[in-house]
Amino acid sequence: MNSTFFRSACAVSSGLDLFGDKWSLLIVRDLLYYGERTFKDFSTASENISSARLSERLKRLVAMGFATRKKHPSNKKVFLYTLTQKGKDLAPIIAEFISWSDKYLHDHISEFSKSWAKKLRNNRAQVLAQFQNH
Amino acid sequence: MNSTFFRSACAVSSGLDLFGDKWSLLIVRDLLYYGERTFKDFSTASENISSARLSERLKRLVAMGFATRKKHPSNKKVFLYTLTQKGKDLAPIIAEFISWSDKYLHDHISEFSKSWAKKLRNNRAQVLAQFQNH
DNA sequence: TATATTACTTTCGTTTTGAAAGTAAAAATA
DNA sequence: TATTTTTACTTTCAAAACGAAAGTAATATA
Repeated sequence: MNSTFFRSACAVSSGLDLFGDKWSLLIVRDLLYYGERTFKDFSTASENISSARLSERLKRLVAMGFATRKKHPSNKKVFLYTLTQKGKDLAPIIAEFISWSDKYLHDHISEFSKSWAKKLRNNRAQVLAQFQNH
Repeated sequence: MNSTFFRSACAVSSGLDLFGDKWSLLIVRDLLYYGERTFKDFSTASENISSARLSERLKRLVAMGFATRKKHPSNKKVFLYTLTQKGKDLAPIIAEFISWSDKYLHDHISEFSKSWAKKLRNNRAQVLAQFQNH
């Protein structure tokens, strides 16, 4: 992660350089919603990420310190991914995506998304605390 | 913008489908910081977007209703881009990018970014209101 | 009138991506 | 115990997206 990695010293562009692609924040989303996920869990999410891309993104997120990979306690072929504090701190970004989409894509998004948007509207601090406590 | 455009009904993934690329939020960023920008203004931002990509992204943002393009009052060859309400409502997302980067990329980001992060820490509501009032 | 500027478009080689198939090891099942 | 299934990947490859550079047309400036 040398300085040539970043396009500029801007906080916004640097964040985008790290996790501003179409998949990284969706992996983070699943980890915020569910706490722990396996490769297969991510694979079966409704966006249909290809296994090549998922494998690459998970490696990247772990390498960058957003997530950790550990062995499943009883099943030797399964790995459990969780967020580090650095990853959990992306929660407010995810939260604002949810709120924006609830306002502008209300006819398109799922009831599941809407229920999170509603919780955020009623008590943002509590939802963010819940994301932290996984 | 039919339903096949979106990967799923998730609020997060749908937001990413609309503006989750490396450039769209940087254009929004400049419009939030400065209110009005020309093609050249965007071109000379420190991230060095290519004119092909900039042209494409501006068209897209206007087509999707995030920004508007209007004639310069006195100079016929210049166009002024501004945010619509839909675009201004991306401000909280930008704000959270700034706050996250201030926490995790503090040694990398500019003083300009840090000053915005500080303002957000001290009075988030006021900064967001300022973004709205351009 | 000549030069420079602005807002693009076009071209093209490189990088990134998605879809599909393949693999190896462990787990579940017969 | 043998066979099948599952999990977590890797590999391949064609298509899409991208960046860099050059080109264009209209307007502004010297």
